[in-house]
Amino acid sequence: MPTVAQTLQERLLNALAALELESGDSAQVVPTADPRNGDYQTSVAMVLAKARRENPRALAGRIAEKIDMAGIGPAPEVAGPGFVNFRLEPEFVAQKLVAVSEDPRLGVEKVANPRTLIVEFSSPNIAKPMHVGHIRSTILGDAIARIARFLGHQVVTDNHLGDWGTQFGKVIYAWKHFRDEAALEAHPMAELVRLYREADLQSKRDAGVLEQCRLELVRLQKGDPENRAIWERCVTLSRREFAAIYKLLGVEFDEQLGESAYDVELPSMVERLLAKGVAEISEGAAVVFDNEISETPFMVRKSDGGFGYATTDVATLEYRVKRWNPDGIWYVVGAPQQLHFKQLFGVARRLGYKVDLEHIAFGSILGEDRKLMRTRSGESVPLRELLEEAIDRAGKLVRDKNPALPDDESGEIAKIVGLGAVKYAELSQHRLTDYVFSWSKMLSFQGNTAPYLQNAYVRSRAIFRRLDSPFRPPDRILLAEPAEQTLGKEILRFGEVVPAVLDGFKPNVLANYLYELAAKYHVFYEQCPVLTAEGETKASRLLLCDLFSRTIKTGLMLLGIEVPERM
RNA sequence: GCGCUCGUAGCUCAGCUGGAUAGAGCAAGGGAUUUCUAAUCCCUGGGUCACAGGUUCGAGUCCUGUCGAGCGCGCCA
Repeated sequence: MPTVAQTLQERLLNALAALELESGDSAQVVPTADPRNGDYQTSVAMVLAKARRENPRALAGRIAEKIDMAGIGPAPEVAGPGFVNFRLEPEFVAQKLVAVSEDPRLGVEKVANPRTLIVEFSSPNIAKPMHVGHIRSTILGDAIARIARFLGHQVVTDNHLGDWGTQFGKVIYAWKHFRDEAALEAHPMAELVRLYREADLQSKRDAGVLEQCRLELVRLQKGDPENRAIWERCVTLSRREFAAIYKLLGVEFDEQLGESAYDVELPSMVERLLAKGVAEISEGAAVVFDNEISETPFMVRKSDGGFGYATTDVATLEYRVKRWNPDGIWYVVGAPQQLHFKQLFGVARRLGYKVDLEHIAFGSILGEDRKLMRTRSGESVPLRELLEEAIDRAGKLVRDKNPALPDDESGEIAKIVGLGAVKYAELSQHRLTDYVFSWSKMLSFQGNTAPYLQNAYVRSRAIFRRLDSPFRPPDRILLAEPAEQTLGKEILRFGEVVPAVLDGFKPNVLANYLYELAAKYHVFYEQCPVLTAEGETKASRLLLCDLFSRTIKTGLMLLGIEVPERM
């Protein structure tokens, strides 16, 4: 089913062809910013007039005259410096809504050419706590993967676990010297974290400890059985902890291949890079130079013979290409690593890989003091505690506002609202801006927040619970009130917005749309009573409510956010 | 020093790849409710889009420079 913008563009292109005007890709039809200028507009006349040295308004007039608006709306108007403005007649909107209502995809078409895409995100480090720093990657990556999949792409999500890094030198050293087996049984993650911190602290004070940590790492990477056994136990314990968090968040992965999965490939891969002349030896290390990117080398083998994550990332890329032959590999990793990814992609190009590589970068989470978010004691905030606090705070709100709800239901709602608030706070913001974490803002029922959107959904569902007989979508509807028409047109935009999210990887485009949609529903809700209406008016309003609830539920689902039926 | 990402209302942020008089929420003030969940809606005030040039019919958006912030720059990830 074509979107409204596509339908209008088709009519526009026909008109341009009839006038023998070459428009290239300038014949874009977009929604207007201001309803006074109609519903959709195109600036194609101004673009063409420039190239042809014609008067833009006159050309716009000739184009507008040629556009066949039969069944859509009145003749387009020429306005301002040469815009062509389109208005949709209520009957067209009504017919389109009935059609969308019969479509389980709500007017979102699948892409014509599905691609195979690897999306790497979350990527926490084993034996280190998952903290707020990981939440953006997890939530953003999950949303992008969901949307890509919904659009028909073949998506493989991969949690690239940091299970082979230098932190293991410290963990193993501490394991051997300060392990408390009882604590490990009772609170495995807390004990692992304590061990890491202990070794980290001591190695900062004592260079000898640091050296011993390094040696433990070398032993592990050379296959020492004792260290290997310790490592395996750490991995098992950490993965169990991560799995609990992912389950709470509703995030699933197709693969969870850690860095260690590529370890055996590293030595030969570096030799190959050297043989091809991509890498060279410098100061005893194997490095790749690309001065067009940076003077900083990309180090694929340290002078002590060890390998860092740069090497692993090249090997991972090769593995993915071999195994899935993907069209794209998307890395959802923080903005500070931009140089690393530029260099990695540069190496991939020099190795001849044609796959579309994208670093989907994002900014940091700040505390209300505008500095990196920390606990009172200056450490990063453990993710689990943060999520539990979100659920806790949401629970208090729900019980406060709706004390009549049974306990188990209000607990379930608290989870949906609390987690939704955290996720939505991330996703409603442009991914590159550092954002300020604020409980009161994300849990507010006013403004661009998850609870506001969830409440709009709940209000729409409440109507159906009060219906005497089951709702049957009508074959035709009538949109008489301005609030009905405004809401209807906004619902129709869903099919335009969802695909646009992948254009620049901006889930906030979808989030902002859903906010506008909810706001328009609220206006409709205030102005147009449903249950007390009669006949065709009632049927039309019920259809709007039904479509609204399905659209906002689907939209939030694409962001990884659930909706409650009551709250 | 070099590089990356930014700088929009008092605060937190949008701004749909260059379009019309730059928009929301919070905060401030005023109004609407015997409710389909007021957990909402409506109205009012609030701006040199950091600054200076340039590109063009048109710049918050693109290019150059300046100032300011955050981050990154060989053996951490």
